[in-house]
Amino acid sequence: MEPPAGVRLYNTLTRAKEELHPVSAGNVGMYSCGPTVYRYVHIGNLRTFMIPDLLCRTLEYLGHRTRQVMNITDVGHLTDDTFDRGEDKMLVSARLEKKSPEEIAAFYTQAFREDAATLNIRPAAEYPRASHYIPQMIELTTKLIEKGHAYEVDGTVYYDIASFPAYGRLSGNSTDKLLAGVRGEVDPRKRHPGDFTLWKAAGEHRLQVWPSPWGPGFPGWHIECSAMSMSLLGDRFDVHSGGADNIFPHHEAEIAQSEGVTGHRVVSCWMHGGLLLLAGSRMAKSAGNFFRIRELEEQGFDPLAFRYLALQAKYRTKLNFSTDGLAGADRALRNIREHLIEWTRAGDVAAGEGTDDAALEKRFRSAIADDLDLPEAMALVSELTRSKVAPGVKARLLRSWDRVLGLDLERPEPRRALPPGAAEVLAAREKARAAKDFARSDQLRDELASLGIAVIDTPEGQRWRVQAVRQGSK
RNA sequence: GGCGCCGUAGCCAAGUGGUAAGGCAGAGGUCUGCAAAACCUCGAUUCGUCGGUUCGAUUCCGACCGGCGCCUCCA
Repeated sequence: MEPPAGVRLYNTLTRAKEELHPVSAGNVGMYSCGPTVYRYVHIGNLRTFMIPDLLCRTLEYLGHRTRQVMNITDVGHLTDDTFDRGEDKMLVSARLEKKSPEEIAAFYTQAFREDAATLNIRPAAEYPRASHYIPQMIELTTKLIEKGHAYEVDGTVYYDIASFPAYGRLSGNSTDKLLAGVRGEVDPRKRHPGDFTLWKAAGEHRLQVWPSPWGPGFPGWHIECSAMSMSLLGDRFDVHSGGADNIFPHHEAEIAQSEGVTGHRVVSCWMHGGLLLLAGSRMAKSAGNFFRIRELEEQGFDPLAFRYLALQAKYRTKLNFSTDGLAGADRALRNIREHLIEWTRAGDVAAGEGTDDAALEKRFRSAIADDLDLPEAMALVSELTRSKVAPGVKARLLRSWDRVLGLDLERPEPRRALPPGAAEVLAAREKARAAKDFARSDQLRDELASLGIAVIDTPEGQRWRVQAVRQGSK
């Protein structure tokens, strides 16, 4: 094996692409902000979760080993949220019946893992849960107080951002201008309006409360990631990823916490994914303008079409989602699948013509190594398709690339059941065609179309496929 | 108000100081009994607007217009 190839990644902290130099050579440790498991994840969340997946796949393809940790936030959000549309009725009632936060978290964690798997996002090596790291969070908070980065008032501990000069570097904010005008009421106990909570004294209606040196309470919103990332990956690790909305305040706070305790740089590279937009606005749980991957599946889309769609855009830019766009990706994906089947069937791996494949492979590798340039990689897939490379070689190359793309191109197409009566119509049409009764044959084809069955005539006879039932147009 | 991102063909979306990837849609053709699928060919003299730098800018700088995001839980 050749040594691992260099990978360049865009670092939000420096706003530049940097060569990745793992703390432990050839072995990349990465931490990713995962879901808050009190609701379902939507496709915007999933797009962000694709980043560590694609990074792991890329690194492994290029000869590195990886260790991916993704946190599950199961603390702090279960007070009195309003219900989502489309939420499982059982869950609504479960909550109304005061089911435990643990039960809620377990349910949505499972749903998240299933949704991720549907998009062929490989599981992380570990999924630490915030609720299991309370002692570590208390420990970090204690150290921050000792080091003069935090102070306690009435059982609540605040981070003193004035004590950490680099605060604001990640997001470009400066502490003096921060929050100048927008905030409503400022907690009068804070020394600076931008100080954030490390530990919060428990209020009246809290479901989750833990004892602490400062009295009963629960951890602040940012400390969990400092605790879990350093507990599992050490106080120096390579990559931390999340959505662009996490840059401030979440990751800014995390840097202040982790570096405040250790006194040195903890994360080498901060990667942030662009948000998914729906009709020009951010897809968000709170706004209610989101799709679950299950919903798209129910509308008849191949869930991996969303993956295809996401791969066509740079992970860092916002992406305008529409079901029309998804339909295009769905079609393109199906097309590639059929190509692969044909090439495999053709099967000749004859060397002669396939001289371009080495060059294509090289370009593919350099594309993915360049800050995960999947749009370029996808363009190469098209170039490969149109190239003169021998079919067998095309098939081999595409299968190899799919280890990175994760489109599961060899997945057998799910056979949809024929609607009632359709089999008889198909049989009748076959007879009509045998008798060269084309008028009858065409009429039956129309009839099948109205049942949602597309019929294609081939030299080997008619082939049929149950069409996806799409909502809306067509 | 502060900070950050963006404005490229009908839609989605790459990209570069030297003259615009890719996908979907669309048009023509091959194939087909007819279709469909597939395959082949075609599309921005132009990259929000106006200036500036430059031999040359879509790419650099400035202004302006427009959109989005963060500053409150949020991928």
